[in-house]
Amino acid sequence: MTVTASARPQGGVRERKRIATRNAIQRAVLTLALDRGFDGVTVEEISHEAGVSPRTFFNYFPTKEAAVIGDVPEMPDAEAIDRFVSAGAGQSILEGVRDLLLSSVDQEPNPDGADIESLRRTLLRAHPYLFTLRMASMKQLELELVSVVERRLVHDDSRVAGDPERLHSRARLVTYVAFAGIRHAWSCWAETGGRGALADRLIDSFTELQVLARGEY
Amino acid sequence: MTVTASARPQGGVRERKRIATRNAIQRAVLTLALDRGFDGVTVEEISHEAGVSPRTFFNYFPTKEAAVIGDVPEMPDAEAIDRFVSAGAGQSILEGVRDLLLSSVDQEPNPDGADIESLRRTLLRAHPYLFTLRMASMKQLELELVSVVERRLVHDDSRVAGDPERLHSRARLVTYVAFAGIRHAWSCWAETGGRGALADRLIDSFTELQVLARGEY
DNA sequence: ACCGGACTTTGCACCCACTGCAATAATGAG
DNA sequence: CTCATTATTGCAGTGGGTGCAAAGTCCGGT
Repeated sequence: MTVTASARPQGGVRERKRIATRNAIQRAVLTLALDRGFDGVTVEEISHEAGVSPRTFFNYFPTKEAAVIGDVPEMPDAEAIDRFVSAGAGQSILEGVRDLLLSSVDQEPNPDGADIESLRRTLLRAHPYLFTLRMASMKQLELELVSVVERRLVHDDSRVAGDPERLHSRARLVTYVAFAGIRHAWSCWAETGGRGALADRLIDSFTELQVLARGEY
Repeated sequence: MTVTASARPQGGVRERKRIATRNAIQRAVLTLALDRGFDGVTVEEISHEAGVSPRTFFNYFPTKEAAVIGDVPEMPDAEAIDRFVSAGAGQSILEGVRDLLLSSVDQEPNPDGADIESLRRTLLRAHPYLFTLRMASMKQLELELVSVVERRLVHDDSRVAGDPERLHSRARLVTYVAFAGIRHAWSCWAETGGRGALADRLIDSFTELQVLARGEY
């Protein structure tokens, strides 16, 4: 392997190499896709550019798409979830979801990965299809969020538990609207070239959501 | 070809055969995917089941996915769009979008296709991934809707045209929320086994959206 | 410094999705 | 019935993706 890992990441050689390779592959696929288009690039070219064999590419990413999509936010820890569930009806539920998602978005430090984030932002902005793919790959998070929102709704007003179908329906609607907020935040963030943090955009989008909800436009 | 077309559809033999084949392929892919899973079925099997060659399969659908996803709603005609754009600020914008989308959803008659619709509903309900794929394939409609919503916002209050970036941001948010409504409507519709029309679910979901917006839960 | 077990990389053979092309068959208009 | 149009198919080829086993790398213990 010809990967010059700046030795920042802690851990053994293995760990460091693994991260470096992962970054190299993402850098390669994003760079190549940016000037030839996603379909104009083969895994063979990507692997070559990243300095690994095609077979190794698939040890790191299950599909070519996965490499451009990158890591997707995960559900925050149980503590943050409990805080959300038991915040009480005083807090608007969308506000609660927003704060919950903020902890999801903040993770993923990845030193040496700033350029990757930027490349990805540019690419996904230019190709709506890839952007929707990324959103689609958050389906897991979405499903988990639905059940957390259900818990919250029951906590706020235990009567709703009496009608599970309606409860589920509401939880899903809240979740879908929240995801509309995420999509919006990401779009804005990409459009302004990554000015400020994604977290700030998320706050803006949810605020705007409240404005829309109040029917002010 | 061994397709027994009940001769309902008008038009020449060609047209009828084409529709029959298209239906046969969809029926085949949906049926097979329902008991072996989407990945457990090959195009060869699907084509055989539908009574066509594998090559012909790809004359009807660009990908295996496209066959399960089926036709996706399109933007309604210019007349309906104009009605939406110039409805005036008296009508809430989400209500307007809802009505606009109702005309999109109502099309697609496809006689002989009732069973296909039902199979598809069952399959997509069981496989969230396929459902998100279907939503993702509506990206085109979504993009068009954004620009229509922009026109509406300008029509309602021409001052917003002075800040194009903000205008675009708002239009996108409205559109994303509307799509949250569509997703919700579709989920509910699939979950109740297709009871009632999808259009009715859409109305329900948008009503619920207003309730959520008013912060009533 | 060396050894042996654990993990990684790679090549190879293979399956399947998908495409362009050219031959053949079905349709429809006059 | 004829011929232009359009649909179907086979074939050969590209590229994504996987299982397996061989070879290479890392790391902890001695």
